[in-house]
Amino acid sequence: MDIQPPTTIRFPLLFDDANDPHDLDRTPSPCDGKRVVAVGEMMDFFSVKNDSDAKEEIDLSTGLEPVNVKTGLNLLTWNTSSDQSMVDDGVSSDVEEKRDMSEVERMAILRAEVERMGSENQRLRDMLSKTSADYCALQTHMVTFMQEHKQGNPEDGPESSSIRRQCNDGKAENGKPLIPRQFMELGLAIAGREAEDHLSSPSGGRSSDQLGSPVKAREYWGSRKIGTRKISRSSDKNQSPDQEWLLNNKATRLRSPSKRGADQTESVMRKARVSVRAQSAAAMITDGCQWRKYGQKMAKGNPCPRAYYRCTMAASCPVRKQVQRCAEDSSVLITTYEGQHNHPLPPAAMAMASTTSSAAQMLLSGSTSSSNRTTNANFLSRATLPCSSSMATLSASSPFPTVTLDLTQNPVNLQSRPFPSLGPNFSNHPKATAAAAMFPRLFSQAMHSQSKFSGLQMSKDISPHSQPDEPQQGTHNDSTSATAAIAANPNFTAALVAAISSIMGGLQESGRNGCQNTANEG
DNA sequence: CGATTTTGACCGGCGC
DNA sequence: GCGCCGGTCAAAATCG
Repeated sequence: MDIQPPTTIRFPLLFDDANDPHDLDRTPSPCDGKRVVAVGEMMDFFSVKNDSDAKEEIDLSTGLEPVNVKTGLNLLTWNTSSDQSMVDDGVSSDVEEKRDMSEVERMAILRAEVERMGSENQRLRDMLSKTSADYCALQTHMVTFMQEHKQGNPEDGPESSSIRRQCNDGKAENGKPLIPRQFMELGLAIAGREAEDHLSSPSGGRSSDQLGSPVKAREYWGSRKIGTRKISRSSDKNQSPDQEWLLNNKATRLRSPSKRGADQTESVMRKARVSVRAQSAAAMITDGCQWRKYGQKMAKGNPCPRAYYRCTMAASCPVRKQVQRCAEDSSVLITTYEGQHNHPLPPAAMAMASTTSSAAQMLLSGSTSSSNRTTNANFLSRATLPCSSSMATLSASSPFPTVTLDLTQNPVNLQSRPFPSLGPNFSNHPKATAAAAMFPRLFSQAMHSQSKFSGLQMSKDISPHSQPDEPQQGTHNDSTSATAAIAANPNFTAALVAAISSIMGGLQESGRNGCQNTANEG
């Protein structure tokens, strides 16, 4: 039996190098001369996957199917050579006898190893039970908290009741232990809804099909140059569809603070920001989207300029981002995203987009309930993520609710490494458990950024629409992008859960149809 | 020559 | 009302 050398899923890490046209440093600034060498490297996260896994891999879109998930233990290979010796053709020699003896010894060693793994398996299974219980407790607490503040928000109904129902049982309806996925779905679901609304609204007159291509986006932005400002500022009449989104954005900004209600959700959603702090020499993290720079300003208190970009993948896409180096440490790049994409995203962009979407929704989940901004602020101010206060925080003090992911506390380890099994520190940390339950994406980011989680298979479905010939964002790598991508991808979290479940072996037989993971819907 | 970036001007919000 | 500041625009400059 030939054992295929494991193939790997490689994550392109893209650093825009000094020649990048987006490079902020082209503008003379006090940051000049502080560039460090950009690191480019393909991260080899999942080296335990082989080709056959294409058929066996966990179907993260339809549920946790812990069938034949590779554990990295290479269990199928240890008896191969002995099998061969047992069916030997009979032509024996001293050398072969010695080899047989050594193989018997190896068998004994491996058996001992299997026994050890079995006990470890049992230990991990117990941990999973405890983790599930903790998760349910936390989620119930969260739902209760949200209900107290929402008071009849229709969004809250079925989802939360389902959560409660599942948690009350300690299991999903099909008997499986509850898998933390509701929060993953939430952001995507809302984001999708908003995208639909946008596309179906008059302001979303251009469909993504019409504007999905970069070429058309460029045409759009080119055409927008004609008189946009005058129209937007002189009169709201005779707006072209192209300009309407801009006006909507302005209207959102100009909306009276007293005007709250049904549209507050959308307003907050649009204003919610996700800020990513990362050590990077690159001028801009490559997140898979296409951006066009539309401005640059010196911000108060920071010698480095702040650059403004807007998404150009669709004409009416309201997403913008600001890129600025940290005032205290110019090696830290701060990228702030705002808005929701209203167009199909390339696989490379899905991760960051879903992160921003989820983060925005996370903010929303604490802000839609009450029309009282004070309540929202209280919620946000208390919402420091359990995983690490320095790594991911919510802020209500800034003009817009902002989630900050700080990757600078534990710099991303760029070393490619083989994938053993789950890292030793995984799952036995109460805070980590709680964090994973509450905020799967952030948790997975924490896992990665702390380099404590080093292995499990990721489904190739991480990029469900990926195309083999799609350029992997050039030759420069970007740890920030990859980290964000991993952190953001619901499949990663689901794969994490699936792998644990699979390794523990406790989920296969208890019904597979119920607790379906829909994390990568949409 | 079209696409993209640069950069000074402009606008609105906000605090005083 | 004034000035500061963040954000945006759009003509000019630059790039490929």
